[in-house]
Formats: sequence, structure tokens, C-alpha cells
Amino acid sequence: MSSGDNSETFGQLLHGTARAWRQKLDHRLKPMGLSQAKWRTLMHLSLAGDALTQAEIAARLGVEEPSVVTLLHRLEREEWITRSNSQRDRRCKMVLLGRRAQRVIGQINSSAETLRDELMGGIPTSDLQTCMKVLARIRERAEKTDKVRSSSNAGVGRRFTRHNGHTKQGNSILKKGTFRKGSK
Amino acid sequence: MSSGDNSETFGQLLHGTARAWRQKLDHRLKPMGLSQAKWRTLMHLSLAGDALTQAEIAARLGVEEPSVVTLLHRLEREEWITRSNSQRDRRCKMVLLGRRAQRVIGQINSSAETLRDELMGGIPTSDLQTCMKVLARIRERAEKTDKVRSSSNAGVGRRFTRHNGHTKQGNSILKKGTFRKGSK
DNA sequence: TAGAATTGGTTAGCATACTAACCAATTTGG
DNA sequence: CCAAATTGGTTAGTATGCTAACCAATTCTA
Repeated sequence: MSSGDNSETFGQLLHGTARAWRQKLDHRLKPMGLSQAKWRTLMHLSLAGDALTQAEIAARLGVEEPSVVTLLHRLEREEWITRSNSQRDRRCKMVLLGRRAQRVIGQINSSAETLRDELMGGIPTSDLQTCMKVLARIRERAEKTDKVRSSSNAGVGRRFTRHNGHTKQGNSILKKGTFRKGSK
Repeated sequence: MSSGDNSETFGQLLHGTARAWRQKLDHRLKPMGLSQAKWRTLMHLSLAGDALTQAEIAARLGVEEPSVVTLLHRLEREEWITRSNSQRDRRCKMVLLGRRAQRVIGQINSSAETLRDELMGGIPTSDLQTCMKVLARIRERAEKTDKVRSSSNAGVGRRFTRHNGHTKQGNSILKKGTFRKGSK
């Protein structure tokens, strides 16, 4: 019982808050046929202003690639996005916003922003900054691989690798494991 | 572009941090055959020191009841818990820690606590407190039902309602909707 | 006290995310 | 240039969580 057992741990609070936020946003976006995961995908596409590959989307969303596969399938089925094969790299699929999304992306973003303002309004900016600093620090530590000896790449390395002519960014989630089998 | 669009929004950071924390804990607990969801369930049971109903567990975990059903199924299948029918209320199933869990609950908790210390160590206590205050405030707002007119129950009411002789606590997640159909 | 409402639990169906394993294309190294 | 490694994408299987709809037991109320 060494640490804080009174009331609630930081972790519980962190998860509960993230969950409540996500739920609320899902609820708000529902009438428009969206959810947080979908909205975030569209938002990143809109922000990029250009087609992105699935790998880039995964990196920006901070999720694994298989997760975006099904996510994009759903978005495509509902005509929020379109996918096409890249010219320069036949492995890649370029994802871009469909008409439907372009038409309502503004509304959607402003809905998310309204929520943001409702949830954070009135909280002193300095407190918010402290909070963000703390969260960033925790996330940074939590994202470090647990102890897979390899020393020296603790830094920020390997950003903006351009192989296909596509710009890549690695927005945290730094592809630690690689889990590829020998492929026989 | 009224709010902070530079670098990263608070929401992104919040979710990313929660996700990274969960992933890390899952990874640490994996060798013991657990995950965050399972560990949290066992922890609450251990903390209660007594059998709990599924509804109580749901409330403490901050998830919906159907979610605990499958969670408890998995925990039962792996012999972490046992379930039995309540004497006083035949609707209830009392859930309690199995031998297996009792034997290792200490280890598990200390594993979680070690992680907590690793992630938060070195961060000024006052910063942590500010952060928790901010999070609590955000969560509180996010948990308010969106505008379902019903006025007056904005307060903290309806806690520790005891009907079956079981103690209930409603640890946030305040059963807003109730979504019951007329049952014909 | 009988019917209505509520509560505890469940099932069905879906959304989101993960790991493991794999294929096809591209890049790298000798 | 060719084999090996890497990279982009996918499928399969699982975990976790949700809403909707329902049954059975209990509590409330007229």
C-alpha cells in the first residue's frame, strides 16, 4: 500500500477521462454517421490536404496497420473515402477524402472543437499546459520499448524517411517490434 | 482555427497516453496471463475484500454491464474468479476471487504499481495534482448527459442505495440512458 | 396485493484495436 | 544483377467495449 490508494489512482482517472471523452464525441458524431475513430481518420486526411498511404494513416492515428485496414473498409463502404493504387509504388494504396466527406468535414471538425471547448473551457491555460506536459512525459515513457536491448536509438531518429516519394511522419507509435516471421 | 491546432490537441494526447499506458501494462501482465481489464477486475474484487455483484463490478470498472459479462466469463474460464447465486436476491450472482487469484494478487498489484512508479516517477507532485484536477474536471463534464431535459439531478445524488443488502457505489458512469424497451 | 416499474443478468450484433502470419512489391548489399 | 531484407497491405483469430433487446426477480405503488 505504498502509493496513493486514496480515492483513485492516476491511471484510473486517465482511462476514465479518455473513455468519457471518446464516448461523448461518439455520441455527438453519431447523428452524422461517424465515430471518433472515423472522424480522426478524416481529420488527418483533411489536414494532410493530400492522399495518404494506409501506413501513414496508421502512424498518424497511432494505431497498428491491421486496425486501419478494417477502419478504412468501413469508411470506404460508407463512401467517406476512396482508395486507389499508387502510381509510383504498386504496393501502396492512396487514400483520399470522398465528396461526402469534403462536404461535411468542416461541420465535423467544428463539432469536435465545440466539444473540446465545452470540456476544457474555464480551465486555466497554465493548468492545461502543466497537464499536457505531464501527459506527454508519461506517454513518452510508456512508449519506450520495455527493455529490448538495442541501446542507442532512444532518440527521435528515423523521421521523414522518404522511399516512395511519400512523406512519412511517425507520430509516436514507433514501430518497435516488427514481428515478421521468416516468411519461410 | 480558434483552438490549439499547433502540434497536437489535448484529446489526442489524452488518448495516446491512456493507450500507451494500457498497452504497457498489458505487456507486463501478459506473462502472468492477464491484461489491464482483467487485472482491474481482480483488483477491485481484492479491494472490496468481499464478493461483489456483476453490476457493482461494472460500476467500479466504469463499464457497461454487458461488457463485464464476457470479461467475467473469460476470468471464470481461466479460474481467476468463481461465481455463485446470491442467497438474498436470486437475480444476483456473487463474484469472488478464486484461489489462483488470491495467490498472485499481490504480485499483480505490485507489477501495476511498479509501472505506475516508472511512468510517474520524477514528476513533481504538484504537477501531478494539477493534472489530476484537470482530468477530473474534464471527466466530470464529459460524463454529464448531453441535454436530456430532466433538470435537477445534476448533483451527486443516489449513492449507497441499498436494496438487496449489497453496498453499491456508482463510481462514475451514472447509468444515464436506461434504454429499456417496453418489454412489449 | 396485483400490476407497473426497476434492476441484475444475458444474448446478439457491431466497432475498434491487437498480435501472428503471410503475400507482393520494392529497396539494399554483395 | 540477384538474393536478402524491408515495407505496404491483408487475413485470421482474439480481446475489449458498446447499444438494443430481452427474461426473471424484486420493489414500488395505486
